[in-house]
Amino acid sequence: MENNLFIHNSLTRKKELFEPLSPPHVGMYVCGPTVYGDPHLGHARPAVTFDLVFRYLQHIGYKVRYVRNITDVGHLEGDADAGDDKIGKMARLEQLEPMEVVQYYANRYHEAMGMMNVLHPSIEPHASGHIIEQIGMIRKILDAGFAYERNGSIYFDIEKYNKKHPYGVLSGRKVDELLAYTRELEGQEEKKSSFDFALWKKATPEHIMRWPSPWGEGYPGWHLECSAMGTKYLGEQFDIHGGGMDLLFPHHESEIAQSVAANDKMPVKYWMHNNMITINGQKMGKSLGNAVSLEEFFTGNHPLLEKAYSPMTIRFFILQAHYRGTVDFSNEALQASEKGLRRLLAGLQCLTPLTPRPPVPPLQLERGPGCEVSAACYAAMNDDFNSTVVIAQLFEALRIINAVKEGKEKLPENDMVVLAQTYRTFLVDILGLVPEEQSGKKDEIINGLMGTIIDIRAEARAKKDFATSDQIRDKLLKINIQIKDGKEGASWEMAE
RNA sequence: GGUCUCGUGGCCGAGUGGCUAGGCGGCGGUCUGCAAAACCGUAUACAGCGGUUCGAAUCCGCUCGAGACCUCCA
Repeated sequence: MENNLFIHNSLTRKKELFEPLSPPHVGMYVCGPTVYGDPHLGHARPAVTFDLVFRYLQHIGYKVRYVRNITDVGHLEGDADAGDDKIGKMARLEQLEPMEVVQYYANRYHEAMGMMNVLHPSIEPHASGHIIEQIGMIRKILDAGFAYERNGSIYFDIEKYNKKHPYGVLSGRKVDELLAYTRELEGQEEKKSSFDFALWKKATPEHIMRWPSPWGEGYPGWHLECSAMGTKYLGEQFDIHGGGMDLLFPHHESEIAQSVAANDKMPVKYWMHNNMITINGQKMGKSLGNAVSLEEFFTGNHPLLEKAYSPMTIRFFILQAHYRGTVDFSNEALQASEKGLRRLLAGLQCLTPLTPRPPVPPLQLERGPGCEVSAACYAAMNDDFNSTVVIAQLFEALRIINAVKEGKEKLPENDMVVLAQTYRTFLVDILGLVPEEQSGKKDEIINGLMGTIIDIRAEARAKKDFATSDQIRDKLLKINIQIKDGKEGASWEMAE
């Protein structure tokens, strides 16, 4: 497959030409959510980012297997190895089965992602469903001599690993430096070194989520599920591994160590990391207490929000920044996105009447504004998925579309087809931006009623009875219905 | 302390050694009975200081400032 897609590889910190291990197939693994709380804006960012990657890779002809996990085994809350696991704690608090908690929040996550038009991954494995694979991987690591057992727990031996393979290749860390500045944490007395990490933890009597293993009852370590499930579904080596930047160390670093220890191979060719969403310049995070949930965005029910923002607005807001940069949340920025998006989507409506029918096949035309926009969009996407520049190009396309519509500009037929196709393809198929559902709001009865009201108002205006026409307009506006007077009569729209 | 990132016009945000980013807001206009919406046009910028260069906001150095990771985290 020919392309010149460049991807920024966190491993080398450079943009590299994308060459899959076995084209046309691409294997992509992305770290999914830990389902112990409502999805927030931070969850939306990697989901939308890698949805874009998924869509674009498919668009340029790759067959992509996209694996995104659900983390549903007890990861520890609080420092080190002490404390409860998150899901178990939630289960106890709410008197639920742990799997009930998991199911509930997984559903919530899926609902929110669906509203933002995030495609489902090809496989969505649960960590709890892959305990056997994780135990198998621990065995391989033990056999290779890179792990040790202490009181029913298994730890990864970083010092030993580091003698044979460099630990820290992804995050640029050195083991000596890690040693020099490691916090004193409790519950680490079992480990040889403070930065050794658990592959398997023995369950304390009160721990709810537990599975039998050759080393007794316990649960898998935090980093292991991704290594085990990635290997299972994508092989010992695969193309792309994605996730948030905050996972780079120690999570992804440890994944590399585990896979190299078990399989003696670097597991991933291209590592991709999306940046954080900040709020007042600070990272938004559940544990920092400044996360705004997606539900709160959709309803506007949060002190920081001036109004509700639709799922599509949030998607657009995320895509308006490049995935490797931070995005700062603010009402002003969100409202700017909302208005811009509305214009872009309105442009979609103009397209059909402008496009010749039956469509002229886009011949080998290389000139004209449509072709230029198309080339620029592909160039932007090929440059490490630069959705920001794609959007700028779409606004340029929109300007042309409006000019053509008003008869101010005329494009060759072929070029107009290219322009229309480019606009639709990039906006809808690749960026995944679609008009919001108006279902239930704009049904037949309402349309009929509104038609009648608009007719009456038109009559009043014809008679210059502006008192009546203004009254209609203003009263409707109070219930969020906006009358839009145009050259060919009035139309209406539900305001947000 | 270590590793790393960033500092662009009122706000959000691309990009680049010489050629318009874009959006929102502002301003001006078209349309309208008036307005809103829509559409068109337009101004304001590259943290500071020094260096490299014919030329730097873009490369290098320093200063100041912000942030991320080093502990669960998207």
